[in-house]
Amino acid sequence: MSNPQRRPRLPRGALTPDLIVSTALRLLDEDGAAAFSMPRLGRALGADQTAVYRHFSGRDDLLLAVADRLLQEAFEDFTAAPYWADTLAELCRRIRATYLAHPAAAALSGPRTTRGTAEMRAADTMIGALIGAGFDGTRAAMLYRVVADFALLWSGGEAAFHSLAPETKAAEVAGASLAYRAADPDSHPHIHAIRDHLPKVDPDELFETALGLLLDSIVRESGDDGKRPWS
Amino acid sequence: MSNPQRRPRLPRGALTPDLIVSTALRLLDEDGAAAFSMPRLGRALGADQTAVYRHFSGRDDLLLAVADRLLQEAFEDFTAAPYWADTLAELCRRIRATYLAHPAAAALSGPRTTRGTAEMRAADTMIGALIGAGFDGTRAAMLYRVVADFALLWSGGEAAFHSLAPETKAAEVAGASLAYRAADPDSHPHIHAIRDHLPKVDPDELFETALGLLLDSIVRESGDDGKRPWS
DNA sequence: CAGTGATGTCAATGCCTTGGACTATAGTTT
DNA sequence: AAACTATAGTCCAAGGCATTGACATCACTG
Repeated sequence: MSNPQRRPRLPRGALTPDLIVSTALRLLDEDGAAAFSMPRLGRALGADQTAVYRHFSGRDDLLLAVADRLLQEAFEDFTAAPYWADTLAELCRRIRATYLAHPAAAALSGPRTTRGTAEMRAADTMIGALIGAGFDGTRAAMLYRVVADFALLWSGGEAAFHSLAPETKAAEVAGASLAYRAADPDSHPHIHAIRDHLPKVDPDELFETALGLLLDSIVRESGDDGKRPWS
Repeated sequence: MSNPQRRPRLPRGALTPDLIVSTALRLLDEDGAAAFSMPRLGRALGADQTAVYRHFSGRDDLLLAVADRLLQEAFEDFTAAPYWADTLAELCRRIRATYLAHPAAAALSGPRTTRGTAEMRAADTMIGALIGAGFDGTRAAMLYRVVADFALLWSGGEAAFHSLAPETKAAEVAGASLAYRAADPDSHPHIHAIRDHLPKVDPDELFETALGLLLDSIVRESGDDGKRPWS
């Protein structure tokens, strides 16, 4: 009577950390951050709700592994560009592209980094670019952190925004547009003056602009006057 | 018999949105983001666990109000600096200072903004600075978003990091330092070369450096050659 | 072929968010 | 002043989540 067809036990070794991370990433991509939970993940794997705990010590541990997977994906097949500043820019763009492709996962990983092999390789490439540009150790360390943190935080923030519930996100966008348009010319003259331009700012251009401003200053400081190839 | 001294009912009007937000902020500051919950907030107010729902439609709604409070605090008593670029810089620093003073609250508000009066006033000031510097509407809108988003996302990221559990945070810092120090000179020569400088990057300097690089590019683009006062 | 350790399953705990029903009361109306 | 009403605080309950500890099964080992 009881057992209304219970699922057959999964064979030993059916669950691997790799499979679990992949499934978690798929779940996050498909259903969003809010819908993600350990029980769901277990069920999606065709396993018990608590099976994942045999491979990860907890939710946090798992999400860290997901974050690592994202960085792997971001830096896969990366090769340095001829000019050092382009290398920096490309690495930043890759981080952003990956985070925007997996917004829920990126939002949940937050400001955590893993020092996995992918990240270390990217860091080495960035630092190499900066040292090749002539910066000394102290300054290279600082500028590496500036560029890397910029890319991670900016992309992470965008991802977090995109992983809001669709209604919330829509309300946010519409609300902003409305608030600008309704700005009182007396108390907020400058917002009023550019009220039509504000909602038209494109996220891609915005990122490129910020990145460009940052890198321009760095290029200038390096003493390079143009796009001299970097060997 | 039953009722082991139940709390007397709170007088009508004892709970106001303002008091609730203040208490939430205090709770977040004292106990951290992980310990925050609606029941706890209710109890901290000396009320029922669910009392807050009479004033906010849900947890999210409440956190949005907290975010608004943070921005109010950030921009309180702000007055523009003589030079336009200093105005931009100061506003960014204020956002960061406030977020770092309330990391848990900042981390939970995430990438949400509220278009409250404080935020609108700050936006107007920033945009005014940019227009005063000679940028046209399109460019002023873009640069406003660059600077504002930079400050919010960077500060938010730092805040999120600081609101991690203390052990997690410590492990993160120690792990990074260790990973750099252990970097293999063959596969990661550049990390190895500056391994002693990397852990020494100071967060305050890091922010100031990033902000400076960004603003330098903007000042340069404006055509200003120096700190000409802005009227 | 018994032992053992790893891996999947089950049951249970305590917390959370949220919704609905209930109740006391301040302010309004008569 | 008495009745009314909407609001604000309370109670209760449903359903979900993270995590833990006990149990079962299975591959390998000596």
